[in-house]
Amino acid sequence: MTDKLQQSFKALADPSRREILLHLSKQDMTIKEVSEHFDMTRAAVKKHLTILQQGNLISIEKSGRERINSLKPEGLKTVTNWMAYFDSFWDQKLNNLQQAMTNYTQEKDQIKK
Amino acid sequence: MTDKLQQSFKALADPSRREILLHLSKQDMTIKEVSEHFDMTRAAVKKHLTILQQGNLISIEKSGRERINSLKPEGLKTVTNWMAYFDSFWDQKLNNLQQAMTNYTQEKDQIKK
DNA sequence: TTGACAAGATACCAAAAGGTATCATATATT
DNA sequence: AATATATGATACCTTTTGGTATCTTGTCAA
Repeated sequence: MTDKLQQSFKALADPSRREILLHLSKQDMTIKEVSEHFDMTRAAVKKHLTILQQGNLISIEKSGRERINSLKPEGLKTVTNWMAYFDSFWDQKLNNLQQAMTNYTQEKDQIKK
Repeated sequence: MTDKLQQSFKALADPSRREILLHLSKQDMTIKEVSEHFDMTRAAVKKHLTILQQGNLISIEKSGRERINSLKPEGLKTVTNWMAYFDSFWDQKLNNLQQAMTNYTQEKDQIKK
């Protein structure tokens, strides 16, 4: 089994799956209910739901003959954490930009003298 | 051409490509330099770099006979923005949890009376 | 208990993804 | 000018992915 991070990223890489997450953000739904929002078979939707579950983005719990799918934060948190590594990088980029602008300003001042 | 969001998510969905981003966060690199960090052909690495570029995660600029690959914020910002939609959802979840705890506390208080 | 109905399980298929090998082109270097 | 080097461009191969069709199982309801 590949690691959690990979499964979360993989789960998010498909537009149908991201759309499912949007639907589930409004209300929990059975597999059939999710399917009704898409132009594909229930079996295909179920596959997507399984992948979302493996990516820790939803939980699926049994209730009678139904399966209730509901959103779950863990997966998104995992990818957010990974992306946070780059925060300092972007900051650095912004600092460089600001530095460049400062230099430019000073240069102009010197010309004025 | 699929939309920007999809291309960014797609680009991030491969572990090699995420690793490339980590390398580029330390320094800009030519295609050959990136390749040296991986156990695959230069051609394969180039494909990954192209996909990263399409996902707005890096920029590739020509310099003589070389191509300098450097990190670029736009792509990550795009996915961050998408994920931000769910912030309120997680807040809601936390509120529900807090509400449940409050009720529980009140219940205990009533029992005490 | 006997149909409906929701979901599980497989088998199968076409397209996309990740990779290699190979040849061509552009730019340095001597 | 001739050679080495960095990259571009294709063709090709295997595995994964997204999807369907079909059959079985579990559960609700009359």
